Amino acid sequence: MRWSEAFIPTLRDDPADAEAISHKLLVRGGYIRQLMSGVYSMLPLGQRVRTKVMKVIVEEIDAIGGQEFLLPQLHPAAIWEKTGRIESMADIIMSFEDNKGGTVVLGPTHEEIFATVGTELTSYKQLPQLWYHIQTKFRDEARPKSGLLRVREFTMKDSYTFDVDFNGLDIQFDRHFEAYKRIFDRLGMDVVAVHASSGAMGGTASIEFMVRSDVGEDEVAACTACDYAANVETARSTLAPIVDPEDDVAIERFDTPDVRTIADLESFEGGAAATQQIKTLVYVLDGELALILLRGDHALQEQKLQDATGSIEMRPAQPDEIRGLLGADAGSLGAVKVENVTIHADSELRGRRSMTTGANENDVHVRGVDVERDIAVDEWIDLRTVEAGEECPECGGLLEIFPAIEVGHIFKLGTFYADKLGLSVLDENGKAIPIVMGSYGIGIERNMAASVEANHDDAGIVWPRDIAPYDVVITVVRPDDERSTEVSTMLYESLIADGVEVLLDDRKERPGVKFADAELIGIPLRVTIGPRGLDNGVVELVERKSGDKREIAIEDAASNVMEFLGAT
RNA sequence: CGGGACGUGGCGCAGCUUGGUAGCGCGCAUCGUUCGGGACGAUGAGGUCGCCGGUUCAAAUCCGGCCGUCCCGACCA
Repeated sequence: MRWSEAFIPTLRDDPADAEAISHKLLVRGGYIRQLMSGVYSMLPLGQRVRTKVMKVIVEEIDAIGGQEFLLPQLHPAAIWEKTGRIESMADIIMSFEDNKGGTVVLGPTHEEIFATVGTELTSYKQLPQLWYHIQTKFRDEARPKSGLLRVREFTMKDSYTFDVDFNGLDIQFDRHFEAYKRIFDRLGMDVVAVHASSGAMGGTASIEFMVRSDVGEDEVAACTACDYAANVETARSTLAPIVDPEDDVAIERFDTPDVRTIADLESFEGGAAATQQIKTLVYVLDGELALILLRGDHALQEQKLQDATGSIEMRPAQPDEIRGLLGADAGSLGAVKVENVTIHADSELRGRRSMTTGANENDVHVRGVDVERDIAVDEWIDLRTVEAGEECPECGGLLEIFPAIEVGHIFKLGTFYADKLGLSVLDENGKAIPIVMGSYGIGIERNMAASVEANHDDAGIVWPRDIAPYDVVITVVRPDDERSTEVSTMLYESLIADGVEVLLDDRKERPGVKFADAELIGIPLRVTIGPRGLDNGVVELVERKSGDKREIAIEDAASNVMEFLGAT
């Protein structure tokens, strides 16, 4: 492509509405333009990168036996009703009424639809299967942000596996795990695989692939000593045991005027350290009030609560609901002797005694609480959010917590969809068995952006070879110089003949503008051709990533470019 | 959904407090001089000031409503 004929609208200034680096650079580099909140147009450069990201993914998924499909974006609402996800995903599902009055869902993902095709599977002999497609998804995110990182319309590669049993699923899951690692490596990103919550996917296990980044929306807890890593939504840690006094103390009420918080009670005369307090929260789980108990200094991890209870709708209770249930306001709540409501307690409270908590009467607390003796706990579960600096549950090392971008997510779905949509095959004995499914997603545009977040410098983007929009840019310093034009045209045509994707910067611009643009858009290799070098019979090769420059004899230019592209 | 900010040529912004019919930088066009790191000079094109309504002799500016965009939070496979 000749730059003089290309549409590459680069910008000198950062766009006013961009915050994330990838957002700024992709807009400034002429890759994307916003149409509305969370919806972007791919310009030619952007589309070239997008295509290459998809190519990398297709290669790696095909390599583990994937078969490419293309399923529709328009779905009948009825299918989504069958799995109940029209409810559980209601806040992000986009839908409309067609001319016949039927509700049409714009697909936010494709488990239901692949499963529907999968109903044609009838025999165990047909399994396993690995199906995938690359298709547009629509999700009405409450708050799109950071350019391509969080949008409402995007492309996703999603694959689905079908197996006769969980053993088969494990194999396909592991293959995806390895394929995904290869994909992210080729996209130029260091990923950490973390255990995650399966959320609304209805699955049994899932792994997220995370790239450390300040603009990431997820938080990862990772051990600095071993390879334990988990989304904070599921992360565990080991705490130093607390030894409570052995003697049996009785419960004792005491007045605590104006004490409303854990901190208040800590500093209150006759109060208690946060570690000696019980924090009592009231939640509404699928319409039912429930008490949540944690140690005073611990924070509730809502995702853990949701996962452990299997509830779909979850929210903190309103003040009037709390008063109706316990007869006091938040700040004076406790679970001692409370009945007729489910009590979920964090495991760290188990066996604790001499604890202090609210008395369910404003301005009154009780001390001397023996958790197991005095509270009718229904369920002991892990509910707390881990903190940086705590001990790794695997090796005892230190945990750190950092923000990260979720670039991929793989799920063991199990038989959820088989049960809901009737997927089964006959086994060797002629007996119907449910098909065990897995699903595996990678967001294309998010990965483009995440790659930029991971691969840039002050001058602009530094694309990894596999997804750069062009392999090499030939910068013609003086397009009005006859020799320069001659040599650059020759090299341009020779490289094209060899299958190299080359951008020839033949614009009538000053050299500084051309250099700056080449660096902004991030082409891995630049060949600079100008009278100064040609006088000495050389052209200059500049590697974008390192900035390393080499002078090469004119006649060796093409072979050196080929070598660079083949080698590094 | 709660809180905050913003909306003025293609891009980035000023003007609004103290109403008088729009300006700067970049970019763009033409010409000339330049030319290995974002040149200079000259001339020029380009704007329903987000939309609707109100106040006023007069509204980018004041008032009301709406829409849109961004940021923080909530939410989020």
